[in-house]
Amino acid sequence: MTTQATGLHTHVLDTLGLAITAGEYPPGSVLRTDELAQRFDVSRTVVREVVRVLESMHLVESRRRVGVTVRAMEEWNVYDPRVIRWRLAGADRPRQLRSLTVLRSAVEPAAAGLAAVHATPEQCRELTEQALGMVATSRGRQLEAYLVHDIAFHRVVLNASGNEMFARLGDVVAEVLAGRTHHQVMFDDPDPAAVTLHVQVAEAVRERDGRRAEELTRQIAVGALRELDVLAP
Amino acid sequence: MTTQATGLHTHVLDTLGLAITAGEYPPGSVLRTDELAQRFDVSRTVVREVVRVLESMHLVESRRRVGVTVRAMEEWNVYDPRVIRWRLAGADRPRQLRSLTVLRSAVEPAAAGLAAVHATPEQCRELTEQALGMVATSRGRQLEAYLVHDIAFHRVVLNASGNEMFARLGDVVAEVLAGRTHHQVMFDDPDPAAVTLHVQVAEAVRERDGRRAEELTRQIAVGALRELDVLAP
DNA sequence: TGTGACAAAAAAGTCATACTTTTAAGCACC
DNA sequence: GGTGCTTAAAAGTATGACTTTTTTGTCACA
Repeated sequence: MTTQATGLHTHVLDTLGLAITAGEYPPGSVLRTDELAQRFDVSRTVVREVVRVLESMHLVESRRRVGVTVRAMEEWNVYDPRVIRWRLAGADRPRQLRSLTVLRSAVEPAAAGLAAVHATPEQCRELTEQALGMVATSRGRQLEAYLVHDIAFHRVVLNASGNEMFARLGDVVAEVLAGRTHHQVMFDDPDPAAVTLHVQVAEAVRERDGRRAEELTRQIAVGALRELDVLAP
Repeated sequence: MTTQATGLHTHVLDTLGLAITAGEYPPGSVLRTDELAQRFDVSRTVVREVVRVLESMHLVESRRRVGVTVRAMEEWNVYDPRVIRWRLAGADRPRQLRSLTVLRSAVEPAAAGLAAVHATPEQCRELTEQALGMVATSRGRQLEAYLVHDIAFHRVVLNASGNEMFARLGDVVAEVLAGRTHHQVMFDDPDPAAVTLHVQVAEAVRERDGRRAEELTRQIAVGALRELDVLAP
């Protein structure tokens, strides 16, 4: 099969994880390790390691004498970057995109407020640079280039907040931004208002105006949510 | 050894995870599977499965010919409930508690605002009940009983928000609340103001007043942060 | 002296197999 | 109808052999 150079383990894990998060095995379904080993043509060793990882994501539960049972969606570790990616690749991308965007709209304003307090001069510079990059690529169908700046911008804000939990959401935000760009959940060109807001956030952080940074970021989030309402059912 | 009834895997995983998050192995340290197998007196099979899980948490990275190397703290999957628990049990509990509380102060007000819109009558009832439970146990050193109601209350709010990502933070909040109660990061009796605020949040949600629920929850969060500043260096 | 190719070894990755432990489920017995 | 024993199914564990990747060291050659 398509045994990636990445190793059997990765291949089986990705395939199974994708299938489970896609709902191919309804909760309560039972998988048996021997069966999986046969299906993927790998040893039980490999399957067991995969199952252990899936178990650590709370996607499945393994019990003696019964097998590996798929858990209900409510139990999944939805903050695991891999789970997020799998779900964004699957059928309920819209729902997933929305719930992640709501999360962003709660977290990012707070992070921006803190960033205004804690950002280093270097981070302020970086922020401005990325905002300008967004301006430069915001017209003429340069969505990919724009995306790079957009991701970088939000990553810097989250990092500059000085809060570890916020910082670690950088990957999540990146997935969301990439997801909506790559799946037509976006207009042909970015909303000019949003672009302006980013520039202003950079400004506010530079000027140590936490309240303004927070409020402006909130507006960015609101815009993103509205866009999602318009473009995704 | 203290082989728990929970299985070799769990025991080794917990021990290693705890040690790594406690900083016992500085980033870049190299572990070898054979060595670990010997040290814990288990087979390589078990160690490999543990390493795979640790790897999935981004706590370590396993490479051929070099071994299992511990990753830098910035790369850890800090949203994994187990990682959170390990860190709360370890030396940098104060730092961890603070960053989690800041996260709460961003997320919970938003969740409360949404809960006012989406809560079912049953959830409203449950909310009121838990708030009353908090009142009843808020005096006379009944911290454990109080904690149960407190956790339940916040869990309901997060669930009632209707947002999956918020809902899944229930475990995190539970860990934080339990953590601060169990480690003297709290006064002898809960802050009466906080208790009142909880009752009022339940009220606001019941009356579908999103803004008020959000604002009141924000005040709870602010109080929690302030308490942390007072009690933890 | 430096450079590139080649050889060797170390460690994880994979596999096959045998054995152990837990536990659901069926059955007999009261 | 419940209570306890038996059985068998599936995961858990152990072990040893073999493969693959990757670092490192060495040696020949320019």
